[in-house]
Amino acid sequence: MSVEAGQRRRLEPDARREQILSVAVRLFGERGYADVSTTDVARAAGVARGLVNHYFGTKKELYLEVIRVMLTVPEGALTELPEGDLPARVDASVSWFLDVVSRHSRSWLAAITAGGMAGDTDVDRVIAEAIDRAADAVLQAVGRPAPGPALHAMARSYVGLAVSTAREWLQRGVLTRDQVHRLLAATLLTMVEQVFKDA
Amino acid sequence: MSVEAGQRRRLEPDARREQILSVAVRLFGERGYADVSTTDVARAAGVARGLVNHYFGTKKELYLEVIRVMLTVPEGALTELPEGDLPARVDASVSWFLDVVSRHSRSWLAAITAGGMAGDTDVDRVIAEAIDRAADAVLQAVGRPAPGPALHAMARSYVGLAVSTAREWLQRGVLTRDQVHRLLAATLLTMVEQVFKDA
DNA sequence: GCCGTTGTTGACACAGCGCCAACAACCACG
DNA sequence: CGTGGTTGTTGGCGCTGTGTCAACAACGGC
Repeated sequence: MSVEAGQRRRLEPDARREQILSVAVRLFGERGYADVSTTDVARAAGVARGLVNHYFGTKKELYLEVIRVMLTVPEGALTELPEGDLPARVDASVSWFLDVVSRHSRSWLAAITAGGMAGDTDVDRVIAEAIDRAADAVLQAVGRPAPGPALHAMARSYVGLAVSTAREWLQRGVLTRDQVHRLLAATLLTMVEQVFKDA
Repeated sequence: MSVEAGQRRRLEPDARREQILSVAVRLFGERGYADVSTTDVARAAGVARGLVNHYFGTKKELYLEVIRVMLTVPEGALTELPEGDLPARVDASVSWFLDVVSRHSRSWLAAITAGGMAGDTDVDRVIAEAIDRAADAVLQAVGRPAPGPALHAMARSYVGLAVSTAREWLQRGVLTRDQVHRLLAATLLTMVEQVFKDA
């Protein structure tokens, strides 16, 4: 390990910032917001505590960066627009979602569940943006590229279902991936065919 | 107002505890966990801060009591088991749920969204229990009184959908009650008829 | 080699929490 | 009506964690 309490080293601002951020992502990923002190982050990064504040200002601002990283999903895969009829597209979308979530399950689920503090305005905004992106992906996958506000809201609701269902699978381990898949596919199909026309 | 900084009064332990708790419920309901200090609670209750610790031990323990209160729903209405075919029962259940949520929308939604701190073990447990009760109500309403673990998990997932959809209605105001009702009714019907058999 | 730039440190001040001994309001009892 | 005991209540102490800032030192240019 490179934890060697060696001499003080001087790094480029971007590099140091990146290093501290990655350490913070790891710590906040395994423990909650209140259980991780800026001293913990500093020590784990082999750095003085004041430096954390120098780069990120406030603990909350650091945390905002952390959940932004956690909620950032490999966007490349999102561009794969499946062809075929509606059930086929729904099926492909659900598979894609489950792949993404299971890949970095711990960090993504932890962050999307507000991983430490909800009720805070800024944190809620970052999470809401991530849900918006997921909702956009859903709407695009089922062929509603330019939805109205109501339709978008319904898509966000569906994302809420997807999150809570994924949690039963990945965190509680009481549902299998197949069960989750069928649940999400069936409900999405119903929503598209029966509910979206209300918007 | 009765904020009169009068002489120190001596109250029965239960009464004092109840008074502090109600003040705490109000404060935590309008602001987040970190934004409310025990000093705020004490001052709003016209009491020394030490007394808060005396009755509730820890700020977190106080907060646990608060969200327990917030998540406690008038249980009487839950016993009304609607008769009729499945679509009718589903419809009645959704109406009941929307009534309950809209009645004390702010506190209930605030609490169920982890209203201040998630990731904490104890808080999560209390919220999980509330979701379990809601899931039980759903299963009972659709005529599955004694479900297995998987079925219960699916019901919890549906509660997640109900919560996120209610939030689009009550907090964001972008969906109407009718739209929410149709969305929740249609998806619940699909889940019961097509998905629950997998469990 | 020296010097300026600037990444980095350590300490100071302050807020919030848990704890506890002293205080005083209230209730028996004489 | 006094008086003493019970116990609800207070104020302050120590601790932890955070934000800020002046001083320090590593690195690159001259």
